[in-house]
Amino acid sequence: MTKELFNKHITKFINISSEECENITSFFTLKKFAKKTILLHAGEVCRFEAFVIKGCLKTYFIDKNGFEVILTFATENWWVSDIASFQQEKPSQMWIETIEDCELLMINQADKERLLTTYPVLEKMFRLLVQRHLVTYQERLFGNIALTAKERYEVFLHKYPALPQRIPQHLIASYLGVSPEFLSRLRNKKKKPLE
Amino acid sequence: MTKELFNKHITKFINISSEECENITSFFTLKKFAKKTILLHAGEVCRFEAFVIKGCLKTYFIDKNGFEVILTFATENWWVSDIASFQQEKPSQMWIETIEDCELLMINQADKERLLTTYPVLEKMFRLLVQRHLVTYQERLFGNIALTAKERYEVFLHKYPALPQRIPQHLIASYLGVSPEFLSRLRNKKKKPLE
DNA sequence: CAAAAACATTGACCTATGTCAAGAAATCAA
DNA sequence: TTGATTTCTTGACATAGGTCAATGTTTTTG
Repeated sequence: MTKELFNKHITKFINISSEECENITSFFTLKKFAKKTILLHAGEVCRFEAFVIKGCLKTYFIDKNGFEVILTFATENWWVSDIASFQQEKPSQMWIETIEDCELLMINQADKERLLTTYPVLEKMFRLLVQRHLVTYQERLFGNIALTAKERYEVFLHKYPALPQRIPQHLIASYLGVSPEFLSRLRNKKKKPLE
Repeated sequence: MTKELFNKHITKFINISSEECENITSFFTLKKFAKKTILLHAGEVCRFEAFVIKGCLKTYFIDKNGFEVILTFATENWWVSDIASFQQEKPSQMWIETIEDCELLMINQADKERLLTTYPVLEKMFRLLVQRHLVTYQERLFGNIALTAKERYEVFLHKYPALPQRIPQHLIASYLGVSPEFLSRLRNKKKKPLE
């Protein structure tokens, strides 16, 4: 069954029986979304935390010229939400949108509270997830200051080896903080030595 | 007494009596450090979380050419630590160093656990602190991609109006991700219109 | 399946920011 | 107080990466 991915994910963080796992899953709702569906508009309060069963999403800000700046990609086994907006119920600055058709396990604020009351042991998992997230941003900030575009692209390929085959290249450019043209040139320069 | 800052800080996050507050404070140790003391070396496990009573610190990575890239400044009323290293007891990639003489309220892992067992209500405060931290990184990443150096400097001045008078300018340059020379030029261009 | 839309590539040129070097100013430490 | 450091400024020059425009390619959609 499709939710097994989720059980496996949970047991990576905490020790728990498979019945309990099933029960935890029942706090979530499985939802499907078509490609290019916007799940969160900047200005809205984020009402979900979602675990990606299938598909790929992006979270992004919009800059002063109306261009997307991609903060994160979320694929299978990742979580996606604007955590600060979700937990403090304040308007988000962020957009969340599917890049492919997606299946998500979603939970809202009230159910998450019930879940944590029922399984306090999950506090730890959510805490670790936030921390992991924080570390990711630290590393990206560092990379954006200390590395060249080429180096950042290599780090990206290493971290998300499957993504370039799944999503348009200009989204990767946005994530790396370079123009689509420049990323194209980088890739083509890289290939040359093979000829 | 100097720890009042801390009590005030805590009560901003949670509702708690002043005796309880005193007691919470007793889990921490007040320590003083001279300027330019390294409190955490990359490669070590971070053994503290510290609340800044007085002074200023920086957290930074070292790039491949041996240059600092400053991730955060911490001044009065801020916390400083490598949270991921502290909580998972794994080696840090980060350096933490005082920029001025400092007074810090520090706590180690064991005492933090005891503290949270005694005052579970503090979980919320620490959760909010991590989230706030996360949002800060999100915004900086966005800024570093979407804004010019000049704009980032203006954001910085707005966020830390008192810092330029306290710390050397090249540290600000490192935080902004520009060379010290370029920041100097930015500042001097800005002044011109006044003549 | 054809037309439209989205995406990628390439060239020409531009600009924000970096690097190096030298000197001036400020701060520190004995 | 006076060297010694550390920090800041300025000039000359270099470069990573951006912008715009044209064209080709792929994907989507009616």
